[in-house]
Amino acid sequence: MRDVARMAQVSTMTVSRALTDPAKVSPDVRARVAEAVRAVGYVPNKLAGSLSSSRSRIIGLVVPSIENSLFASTVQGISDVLRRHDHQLMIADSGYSMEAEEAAIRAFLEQRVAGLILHDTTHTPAAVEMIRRSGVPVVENGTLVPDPLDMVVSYSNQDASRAMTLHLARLGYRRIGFVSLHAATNARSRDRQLGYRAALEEAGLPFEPALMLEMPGGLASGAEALLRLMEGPVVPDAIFFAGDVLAMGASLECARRGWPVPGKVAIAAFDNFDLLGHLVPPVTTLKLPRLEIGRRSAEVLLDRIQGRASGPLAVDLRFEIIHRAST
Amino acid sequence: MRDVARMAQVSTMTVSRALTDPAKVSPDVRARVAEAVRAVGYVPNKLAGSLSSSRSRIIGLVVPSIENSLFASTVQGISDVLRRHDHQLMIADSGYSMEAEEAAIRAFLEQRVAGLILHDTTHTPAAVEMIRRSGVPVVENGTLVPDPLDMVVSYSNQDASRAMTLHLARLGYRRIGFVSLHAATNARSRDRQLGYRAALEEAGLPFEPALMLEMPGGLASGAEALLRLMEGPVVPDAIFFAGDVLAMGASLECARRGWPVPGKVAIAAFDNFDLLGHLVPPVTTLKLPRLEIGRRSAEVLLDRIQGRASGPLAVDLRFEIIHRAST
DNA sequence: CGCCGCTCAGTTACCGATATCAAAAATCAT
DNA sequence: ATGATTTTTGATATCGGTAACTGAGCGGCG
Repeated sequence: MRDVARMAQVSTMTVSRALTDPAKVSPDVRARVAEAVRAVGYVPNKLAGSLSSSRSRIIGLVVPSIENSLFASTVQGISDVLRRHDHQLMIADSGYSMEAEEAAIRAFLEQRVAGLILHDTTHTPAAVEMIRRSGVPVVENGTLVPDPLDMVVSYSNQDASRAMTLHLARLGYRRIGFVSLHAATNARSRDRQLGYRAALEEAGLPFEPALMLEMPGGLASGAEALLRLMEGPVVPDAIFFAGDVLAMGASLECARRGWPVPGKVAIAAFDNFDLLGHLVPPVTTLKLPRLEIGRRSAEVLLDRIQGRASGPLAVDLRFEIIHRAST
Repeated sequence: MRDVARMAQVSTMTVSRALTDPAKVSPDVRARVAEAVRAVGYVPNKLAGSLSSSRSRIIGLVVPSIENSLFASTVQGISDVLRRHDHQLMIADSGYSMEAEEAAIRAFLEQRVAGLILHDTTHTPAAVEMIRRSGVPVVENGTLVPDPLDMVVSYSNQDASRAMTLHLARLGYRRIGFVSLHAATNARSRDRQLGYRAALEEAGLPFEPALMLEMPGGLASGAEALLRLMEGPVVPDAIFFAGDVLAMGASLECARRGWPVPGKVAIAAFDNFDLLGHLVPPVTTLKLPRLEIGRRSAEVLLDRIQGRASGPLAVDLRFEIIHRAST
C-alpha cells in the first residue's frame, strides 16, 4: 500500500479511503489511486485490515459431513448469499463429533470470524462458553431447537416426521415401519422418532417396537433395513425411511427382488433427492428447504453483523409432502 | 494476551512462545501461562499472528459447484488432511465461470492464504498473473493438464474415457454412443471427447457424429439423451455417458420403459456413484479417485508450504474400470 | 578463575491496514 | 469580503501478535 500511496502522491490513509469508501475522496485522487493500484498490482491485505478495524468478512460453517449431499445444498445456499455480499466462507466438518465441532469453533474464533453457522444443535459446554464470550452471532440449522444459542433457521424434524406418518395413516396403512439413523448421536433422528410416535398416537395406531429400526446411513443399509422389517415378527404394509439415502436403497432392493411397491410394501422417504422422483415407482417424500435454509441463515447472519437486526430469532421454513406412486 | 502475560508474570513475548513453541520456555513458565490462559479465557488472534509472521494456515479452494457431490468427495479429502495438520479451509464456488473463479482467487489472496486448490484448469489471464505475483503454491485438480500453473493432482480424463470406450469395443459393441457435458465450457468434457475419438480410431470403428451428444447435467437430461440417441438416425448398441449423473438418468429411463439393458442398449457411466451399483442392472463405470485427489492435493500443498518440497509436480492417480451387468 | 556457549526471558521494532483527530482547502451565507 | 461550515487530506497511534536481537544466569572447560 505504501507503494500505491507514493505513486499516487497521496498518504496511505487516502489510499485506504479510496479503496474502502470511494465517496470520501475526490474523483481526481480516486482515479490516481486506481491507476496506481493497477500499475503496482496491489492486492490489499485483509488480515491487516481486519486486525485494525476488528471487523472481518469471514463466516465459519461447521457441518457434520462435507460429503453428504444433503448438507451440500445448504452450503450452496450460504455460499451464494455470502458471495453476493462480498463475504468469505470457511468450512469445517465435525464428523458428527461434538469435540471436533468444538475444535472447529475454536479455530474459527481464533480467525475472528464475523459469524458462525452450525448445523448441529448440541454442543460441548466449552464450545458454548467460547461462543458466548466471543459475542459472535450464531445460526443453528439442524432442527428447530427450543433453546437456541442465538438464532435458528430450520424446519421442524418432529413435525415433518409426524406429517408424513399421518399421511401414510390417512392413506390406509396400518402397520407403518420407521427407520432412522441412530438417535443417540443425532438430535434430528430423535426428533423424527418423536414425530413418528406422536403421529401413531394421533392416528390411533398402536406403537409396535418391532417396526422401528435404527440403521447407519447408506444405500446398502436401507436395503438391509427393508429386509429385516419384511422378515420380522410384524410385517409392515408401509415403511417410512426417515434418514439419508435409506429409502433409495430400499426402493432399489424392491426392484431387484421384483417386489411391487406399494403392492407389497409402501415406501416413503425423508428428503427430496432428485433421484426419488425418477425411480420406479417414484417415491413419496418430504421436500425440505435445504437450499433456503442456507440462504436464510446467511441472510439473518449478515443482517445481524451489519446491525440491521438484533436479538434472537427463529425462522421456521416449513416442509412439504410430495405424494408419489410409492405410497 | 496482555492480560495473560500480566497474570502469568511474564512478557507477552514469553506468552507467545509458550503457546507456539512450548519447548522454548521453562516448564514452570509454561504451566503459569497455561493456567493464565484458562483463567482469562484467552483466544489467540490468528489475524494478528499471521500479519506479523506473514504465515497463515488457511487454504483456499475453488470448485465449480459446491452442490455437486463429485466435488464433495474431493473437498472431504482435503478437509480431512487439513484438519489433521491444523489448517483451515476457505471455499468458494465459481459456478463454472472463469470470472467468478478470478474473483474468488482475488479474495483468497487478499486473505493471504497459504495455498490454493483449484478444480478448474483454465483461468483468466488476470487470475494467472495474480497467482504468479503472489507466489502462493497452487494445486489444480480437474484433469492432468500438460501445462499446469504449478502442481497438478488428478487423473487423465482423456485416458479414462479412452479406456472405457475401448472396453466397450472389446465387448463387441460397434455403435458406441457418447454423451458428455458441453465441451465449450468444460475442459474435462473436451478431454473425454478426445479420449472417445481416439479409442474409436484405435478400435477401428468409424466416428459417427450422430452418436455424439452434448447435454447439460442432471437425471432428466440423461434420460433425454438416451431417447434422442435411440430415436436418432444411427441407433447405438451401447452408450457411454461421460458426465455427471447422466448415466443414472438413462438407466432409470430404461427401467421405466422396460428396455432390457444391455439387451436393447448397453450403458456405461463415468463416475463411481454408489447408486450405480445398486441399479437394475448395476451399471459399468469408471472408478475415479475423487477422495484421494483431495487428500493428495492437500498433502502436496502442505509439503510445499512447509518447505519439504519444491518445484512443479504432477501426480497421476489413475482410474479403474468397474465392469458390471449393464455392458 | 574467567571465557565460552547454552538456555531462557525481555525489549523493541515492525507486519499493513484503519480510527481518530487535526489541518487545509473548498463551499457557502451574509 | 469574511467568517462559518463542509469537504478533503494527512499525521499519528494502534490493532495483537512475532522476528530479531539483547542480556542475564548458569554450567563446563581449559
